[in-house]
Amino acid sequence: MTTGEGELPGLTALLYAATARLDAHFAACAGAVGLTASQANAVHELAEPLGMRELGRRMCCEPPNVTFVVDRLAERDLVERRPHPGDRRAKVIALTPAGAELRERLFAALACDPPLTGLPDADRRALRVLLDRALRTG
Amino acid sequence: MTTGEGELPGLTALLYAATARLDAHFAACAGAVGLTASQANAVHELAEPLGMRELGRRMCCEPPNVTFVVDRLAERDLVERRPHPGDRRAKVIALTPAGAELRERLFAALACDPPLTGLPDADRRALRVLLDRALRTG
DNA sequence: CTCGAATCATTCGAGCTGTAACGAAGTTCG
DNA sequence: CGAACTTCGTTACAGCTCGAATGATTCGAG
Repeated sequence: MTTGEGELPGLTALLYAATARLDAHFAACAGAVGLTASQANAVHELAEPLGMRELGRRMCCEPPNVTFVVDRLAERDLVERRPHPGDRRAKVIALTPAGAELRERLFAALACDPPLTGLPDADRRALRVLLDRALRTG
Repeated sequence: MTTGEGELPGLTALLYAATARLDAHFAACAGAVGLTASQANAVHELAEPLGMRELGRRMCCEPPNVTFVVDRLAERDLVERRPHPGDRRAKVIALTPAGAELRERLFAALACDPPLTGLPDADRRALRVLLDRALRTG
C-alpha cells in the first residue's frame, strides 16, 4: 500500500502513482460521457456481445459485480440482456444503438491526451521489458 | 482500465498487473493478522498518534473514509480517539497496546516474501528512473 | 435414463470509497 | 466584541467490489 519496506522508498509509490494517473484519465473520460469508471470499463469491453462470465473476465472482476454494472447500464438502455442461444442459463450482453454511440464517444475521449505518453518510445520499451521481468521473476 | 488504445498492448496492463501484485501481498498480510487492507493501511501509518486529517493524508483517502476505518479499529480496541490538546474539534488517533502489537505482526508479515523483489538492483533503479520520468513528462 | 456434480447468473451481506451537507470549534477582521 | 470564513470530524447517501449461498440449467458417470 505504501513503500513495502525493504525496498528503497520509491518503486512501490511510483507504481501506484502511475496507475493512479491512468485511473484518473479513464475516470475523467468516463465522466465526460456520463458513465462511472466501472460502467465505462464494461462498455469499453463490449466491442461485441459477450456472456456475463466472459465480460467479467475481461473487466477483471467477479460475477456479482458484472450483474451490478450491467443492471445500471440496462436501466439506461445502453445494453440489453439477450437469451443465450443454446444455454438457457446464460445471457448475452449487447450494446444498444445508444450504447454503441456512447462507446464511440468514450473512445474519442480516451484518445485525447492520454497519460504517460510523453515518454520516448525507447523508454516505453525499456519500461515494458523491466515490468515484464519484474512480474516474471516474482 | 485495460490497454488504453494507441499504445501497443502492454504498458498499461503491466502497470496494473504490478500494482495488483503489490495489493495482493498487502491484502494477504493484512488478512493474516485479521485486518482488511484499509484497516491495515491505517495501522501501518500509525507509527505515532495522528489527527484524523493527517492520517487521511497518509492513507491517501478522504476524511469520511478515515472515520469509517477508525470506527472499525476502535470497535476492536486497536486504536483510540483521544481529545486533541488545544483544539477541541480535532481528535488524535493512537494505537492501543493491542494495536501496537498487531502492527508489529503486520510488519513482520509484510517483510516476508514481498513481491517484485526478484529484480536485480540495477533493474530496480532503472525502473524507478523510467517511472519517475514518465510521471514527470506527463 | 437418472442422479450427482458443475456452471450460469443472481441475491445477500459486508466492507471500501467518494461527494455533499452538517454542527462544532477555531480564526480573522471590522 | 461579534460576524464571516475556515477547518475538524462526522453523517448521509450513492456506488463499487467481493465471498457465500441460491435456484435454474447443463453435463457426465453409471
